Amino acid sequence: MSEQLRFEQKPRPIPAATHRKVLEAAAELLSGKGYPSVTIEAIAAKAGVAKTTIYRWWPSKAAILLDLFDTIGTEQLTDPATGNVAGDLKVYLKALLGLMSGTIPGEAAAGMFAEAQGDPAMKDEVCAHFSEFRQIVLNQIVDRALSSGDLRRDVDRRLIEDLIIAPFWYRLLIAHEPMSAEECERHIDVVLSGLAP
Amino acid sequence: MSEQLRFEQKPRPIPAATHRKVLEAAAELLSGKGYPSVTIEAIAAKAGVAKTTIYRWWPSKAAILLDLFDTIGTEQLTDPATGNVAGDLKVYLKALLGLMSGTIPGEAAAGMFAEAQGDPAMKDEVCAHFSEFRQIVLNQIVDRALSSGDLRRDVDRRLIEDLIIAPFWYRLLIAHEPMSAEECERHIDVVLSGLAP
Amino acid sequence: MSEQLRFEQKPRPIPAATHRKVLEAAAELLSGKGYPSVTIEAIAAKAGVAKTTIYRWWPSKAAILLDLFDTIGTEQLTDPATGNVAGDLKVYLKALLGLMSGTIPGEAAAGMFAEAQGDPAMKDEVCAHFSEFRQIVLNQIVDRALSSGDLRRDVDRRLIEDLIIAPFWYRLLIAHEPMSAEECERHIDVVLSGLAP
Amino acid sequence: MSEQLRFEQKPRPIPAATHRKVLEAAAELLSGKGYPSVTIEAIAAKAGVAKTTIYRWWPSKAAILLDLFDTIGTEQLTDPATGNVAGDLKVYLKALLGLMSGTIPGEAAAGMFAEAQGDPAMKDEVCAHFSEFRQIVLNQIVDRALSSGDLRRDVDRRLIEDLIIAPFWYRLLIAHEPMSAEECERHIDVVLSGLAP
DNA sequence: CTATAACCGAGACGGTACGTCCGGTCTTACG
DNA sequence: CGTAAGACCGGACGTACCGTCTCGGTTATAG
Repeated sequence: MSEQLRFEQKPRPIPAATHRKVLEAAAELLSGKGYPSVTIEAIAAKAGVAKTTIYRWWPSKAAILLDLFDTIGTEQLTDPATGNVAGDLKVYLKALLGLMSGTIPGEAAAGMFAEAQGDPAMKDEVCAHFSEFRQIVLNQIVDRALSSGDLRRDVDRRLIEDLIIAPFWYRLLIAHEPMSAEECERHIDVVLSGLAP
Repeated sequence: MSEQLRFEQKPRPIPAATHRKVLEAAAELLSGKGYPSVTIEAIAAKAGVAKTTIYRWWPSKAAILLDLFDTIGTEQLTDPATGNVAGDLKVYLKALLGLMSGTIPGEAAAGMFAEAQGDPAMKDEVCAHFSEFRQIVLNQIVDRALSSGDLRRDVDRRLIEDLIIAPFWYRLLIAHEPMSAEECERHIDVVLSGLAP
Repeated sequence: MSEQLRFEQKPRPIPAATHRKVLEAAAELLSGKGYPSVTIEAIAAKAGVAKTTIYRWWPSKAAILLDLFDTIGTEQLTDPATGNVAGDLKVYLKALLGLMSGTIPGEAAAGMFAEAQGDPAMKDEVCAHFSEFRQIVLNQIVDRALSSGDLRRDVDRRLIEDLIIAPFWYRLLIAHEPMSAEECERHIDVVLSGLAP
Repeated sequence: MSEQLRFEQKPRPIPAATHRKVLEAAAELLSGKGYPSVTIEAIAAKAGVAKTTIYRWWPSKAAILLDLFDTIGTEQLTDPATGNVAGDLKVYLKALLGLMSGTIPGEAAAGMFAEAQGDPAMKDEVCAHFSEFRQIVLNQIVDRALSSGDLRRDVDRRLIEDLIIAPFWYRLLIAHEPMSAEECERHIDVVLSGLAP
């Protein structure tokens, strides 16, 4: 009875061809006619794949976008590790900006976000991914800064990270006036000047 | 008697009864079965109003929520004017928190936000309303702080306001882990400590 | 000058201007975009008249068409009275053909007819008008033919008239392949050859 | 008669269950609350079928009625082939009368007819079906009569058939005073007396 | 020479049905 | 078998007209 559990640890090997076709179709639709045109039906049609197949591997439309998002995002965000907190954060933020400025991930992010409303399960999953996005690299940078003494240690870590990253997402997703590269830099400068020990 | 010059076309106001019935229905649905249950059909049914009537006065579902949002919001957010920047901001932020914690405006905000994606016109309108929300009171507080010398004047005003307000919305709408009242206070403290002259 | 409006026993004198504007609008719509575009709303808009006004004077859309139909029709169908049955009938039928070939009355007739289905009251009214159309002149011709001995008297009068007129309407309204003028003539010839004493 | 070419023809046949449910629902509505109550929505509801399903298989409401009409009609109108023209025609006409006197096909015919106005495509289709109705059996009878010498050969075939069938439809659909069985017989007698060689 | 009533335009209203779109499930047939 | 193709139910969409119903504003008699 327990031997089954061993094999269920990795229950989902999405066939590579299907995976690729679906994500490509979603990407094309996103960059083509924008988020509202991204429907499961359209994706299935464009990918030359049956709706059934999509539902088999992805629980919802947002899951596809999430997948797409990850695929694109993870390979472009790395820890600069320049040895300088301000520099690291600026590089990181501008990389994120560059990433999100492209139609595909920008649309995908906004769409995912919208989709997540009203569906608690989806909400959690989306949040987790977003957090990961924020954390993987940001955490490392903040970690270094804290241990090297470049950041105040009397401030909650979460609060620090929010101060750094929140304005970015706020401007991008809520105010719909994304920060410019210059604003990113100034933003980091101001935040760090306030968080210096 | 001179002819009436009808060059000025002032659009008719929404009849009070209709306006009230529709917003009430929307509010009930929001607080009842949540955002996904808020459809124009459901609103029309619950309000005892024809769908056509709704479409006559509101261009979209989001417009209704926007309307609801304004109606509820504007009467609850006032300038504390305690004479103390930190105090003012804390009161303001906690008032906003209190307002957004209620199911109705919270759901409405998230829903509006989601709805705004993909429709540029709606996006602009939603942004404008959100900005107003942020600005009307926040601006006054920041104004006073700047003129009284409680805030650095070498930092872009927009950046200041974003630092104050972005984490709030980010936590509420994107991270879906709204700030607590304590976090609001600490947040203001940290931001102000960094923005003090 | 005062006795002009003395007789108010008939409560409905449709104001001439309104009457004209409405019928003209209906006619324009009929000949323009065809029967389906003839809606009360469209008529009202085109006539520059309030819907209320139309409903005040006409009980239904079909009533308007009926009115239009009468206005056009009655002035164009007269008894030829050439002294020859066949000639009379041919002239009559071809006059009717000419009348119905114009887009306006043709569309109106078909529309009226369609409209009459399902509404018994309307059905009766439409039938009455159609019958009148058929009878006023046709009756006179058949009367003369019967009394002059040009038609068999052992056949039911209704049957005779149906044989003459039914194929015309059938071809026009049901088969939608209206008789040509030549077919009208041949038709009369054949019918009369069978109905000669 | 018409053979289904399953190997060459792409369009799938309507699934039998769907077909049956929809036609039955339409028939019930027709015989129940009359033609005006026959809406696509009502049919869908009564049949327990989605509107989309109906639109998938039938282009319009009239198409459904046409279908219903055919289904009912074709199985009840057969060539009597008594060897006698007059007899054949009388049987045929009275069968048609019987068929059309039932609420369902009567209402359906009138409704279809009304519906066909204004939509040229539908008009053609309706006409084709009506013609078929008229022709399949009527043609055979007239054929026999012509070859056996029971009918004049100097008269256009179309004219002959119109003389036979037009009064029937005219009385039924236009005058709304359907022929009685006796009138059918007398009508045939008169027509044949005029068309005898 | 008003007043009063009929009539008008404008158009909002509750409704019904339309035809379309998409979501998510279930079925069929092929490879 | 898995998978493509796609039919299916359901629900919401936004639109078109329906026929009813206030609204003011204008004539145009009737007092």
